[in-house]
Amino acid sequence: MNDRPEDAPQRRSKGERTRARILDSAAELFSRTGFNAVSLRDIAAHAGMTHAGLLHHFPGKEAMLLEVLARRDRTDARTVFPGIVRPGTPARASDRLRGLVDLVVRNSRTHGMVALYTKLSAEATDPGHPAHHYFKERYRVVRAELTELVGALRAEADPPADVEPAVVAVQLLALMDGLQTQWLLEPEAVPMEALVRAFLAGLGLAPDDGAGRSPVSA
Amino acid sequence: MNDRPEDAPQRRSKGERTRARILDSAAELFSRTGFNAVSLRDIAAHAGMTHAGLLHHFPGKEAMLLEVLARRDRTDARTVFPGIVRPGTPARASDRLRGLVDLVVRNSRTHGMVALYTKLSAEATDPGHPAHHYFKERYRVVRAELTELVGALRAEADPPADVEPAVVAVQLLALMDGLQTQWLLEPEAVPMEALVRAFLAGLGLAPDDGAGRSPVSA
DNA sequence: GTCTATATCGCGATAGAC
DNA sequence: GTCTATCGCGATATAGAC
Repeated sequence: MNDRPEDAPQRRSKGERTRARILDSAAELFSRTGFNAVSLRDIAAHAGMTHAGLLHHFPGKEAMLLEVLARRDRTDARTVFPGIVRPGTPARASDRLRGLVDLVVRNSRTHGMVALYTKLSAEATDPGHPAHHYFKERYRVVRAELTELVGALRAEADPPADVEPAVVAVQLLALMDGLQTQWLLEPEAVPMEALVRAFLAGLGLAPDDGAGRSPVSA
Repeated sequence: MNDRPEDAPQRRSKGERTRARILDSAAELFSRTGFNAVSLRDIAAHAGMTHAGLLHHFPGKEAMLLEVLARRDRTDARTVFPGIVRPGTPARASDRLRGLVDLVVRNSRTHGMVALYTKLSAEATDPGHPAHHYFKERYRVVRAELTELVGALRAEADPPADVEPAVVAVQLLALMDGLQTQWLLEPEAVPMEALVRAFLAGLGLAPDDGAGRSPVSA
């Protein structure tokens, strides 16, 4: 999934480095075919071990999935929703909106991460899926954060935008998810960044940077 | 998946009835956990047979999946995209838009059908998935049909709507898909019909019926 | 900390009786 | 048209050597 390992492995014990390597492999393979279709042997082979070696570091397959998800969110949420990671951190609404668009751009370059979340969020709608509660809570939090963001944007906008924050939040989140499915099937047909920008612009909420020069570094 | 069997089983040979019963069971189970996680033995037990009995009617698991999908589309596409089923059939754009909203309403009542497509479309983004080409083509066709529909609506609208049909088509399809994922996780938080109507209204493309009395019979 | 070896299970698919 | 029986495979998981 990741184009590069998640956490720098230098200053860690051997066990921690091995754990990280295993999670990298699991994330990579889950992103290809989802959770159910990946075996411990697949992950072990990708990480250069046997499946028995894996189970020395993790109690089972489910535990690995949940760690993969938690690690990814820890890394990714910082940009758009600093409130999740460091509550109380101030950030201008327009900056956060630009961060959101940057996230879309970054997603367009990391097929694996998009595939991971698309497949797992769909699988996890099943109440019996190990990640069901994780995704339910994740969507709740993201909707709340987006609602707050849209509310702040509405106040900053000139002219003031006539939008209902909670409605736009659900729609925007749904739009981004749905675009990802189509983009995975046929990337050329779905320019995600432009389509998200067009949606925001239609509401009078366009980010205040140039459409072409959005920095991906964020 | 279906709250009721797909085709009325009365006037059919025993073989055809058995086939239909098997497909009902397969659809039901695929809608719960996707394709990969369901076994032939699961389907057989649900249909009241052994897995060997299944394989008298279908050459394999893949063939069953593709038949489930094709049967569902055959039934469902008629309402919104008569062009798919009977090319050349004329239908006013506003009627087709109402048909689309009715489809959203009907989906809100059939959890299983929504779960089936949400899980399978996500799984099928994997190029190696048996339904990959099916979904790729399906999205192409639906995007084209929606583009045509939005174009026709733009012409009929009063005042004329300022929208780009191809852009709105991708966005609308993505919105509906994304809403379904959130709705499956937490139905109360996602009133799909209202959110789709709000999106259309924002573009000046609202369907011309009352918001509350949309008939589901379509 | 990672290995080999093994136990136990369920899979998709086939062959052949009835 | 459906069954039982069986094949070959790969799954998760455990035990114990090194």
